[in-house]
Amino acid sequence: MTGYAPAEAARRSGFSLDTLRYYEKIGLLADVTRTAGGQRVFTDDDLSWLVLFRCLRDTGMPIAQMCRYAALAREGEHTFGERRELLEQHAARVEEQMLLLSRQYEHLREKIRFYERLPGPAPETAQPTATRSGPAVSR
Amino acid sequence: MTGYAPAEAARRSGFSLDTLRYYEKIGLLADVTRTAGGQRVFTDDDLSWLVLFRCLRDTGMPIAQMCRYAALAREGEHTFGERRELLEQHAARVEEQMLLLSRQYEHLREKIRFYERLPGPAPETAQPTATRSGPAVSR
DNA sequence: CTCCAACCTGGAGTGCGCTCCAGGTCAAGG
DNA sequence: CCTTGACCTGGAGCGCACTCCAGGTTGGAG
Repeated sequence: MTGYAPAEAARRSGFSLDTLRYYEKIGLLADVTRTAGGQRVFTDDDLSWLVLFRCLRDTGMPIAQMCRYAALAREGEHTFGERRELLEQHAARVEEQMLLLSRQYEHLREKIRFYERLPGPAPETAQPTATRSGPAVSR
Repeated sequence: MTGYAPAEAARRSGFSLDTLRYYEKIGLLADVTRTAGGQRVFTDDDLSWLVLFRCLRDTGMPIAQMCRYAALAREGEHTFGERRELLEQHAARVEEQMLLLSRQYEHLREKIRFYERLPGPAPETAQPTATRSGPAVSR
């Protein structure tokens, strides 16, 4: 309803102006209204699309898939099932991603713990990696 | 000690052969030994570097930073402090990343819950987004 | 000794997701 | 009316991290 100028929409969505134009150009954001002079006016609806895109992007969905989702949504309610499936598959990938990330974060923390156990500089040959038993070389 | 052929190193590290060569070319992986004929032989030490690179890469560290870390490690023990700091700053970014990811994952789940509440197709105007009060348009 | 799969090099090409630019137009305040 | 900052378009360019290629070499099995 309200109508936001491009700069305002960018501020609210956290996307750059160029990105908003880009999203429209590739058909991700469709039917953005314009003033008589051709300048964009973003609605609350556009904004909530952008919020969704941010969610999907932040969770690593490729743009092509977002386009697919948006296209399905534009097609009407008969695509509910497909949309849901798309989101669920994505959610599953996100879960894997979170798992991997937290596992690797733990490795990272282990490595840091090694450095923390050094009061002053230690022998160059002392090292963690922890997966194997004996001491290894610094890396 | 053992010595792995390129294909075996690729298999064990999960990086492609091309990526291993690339990492060496840009100086991320240094001093990889060769046979008399010039073919690479990866050591356990190389392999454990690769394990580290995988950890850092999986957690989103840019290659330039990995290079920096590797260069510091090659310089000797007087860089312990700097290396530790580098890893700690990275760990902090990873924490933020995990937080963002889990928050956005929750949004995603909310969206999916909306689709789950539909036994059959529902009115086109029914929609979640949840941030605001009233019903919005399907997206 | 021969064969062939695995390896080598330098360099070009790819895919993604923007980002920047030139050259012009719009619209709100003074 | 004029100014000026925000906006417009099409298209080129960029940064990253690989990935692929052509054309040649190596080395272990048979």
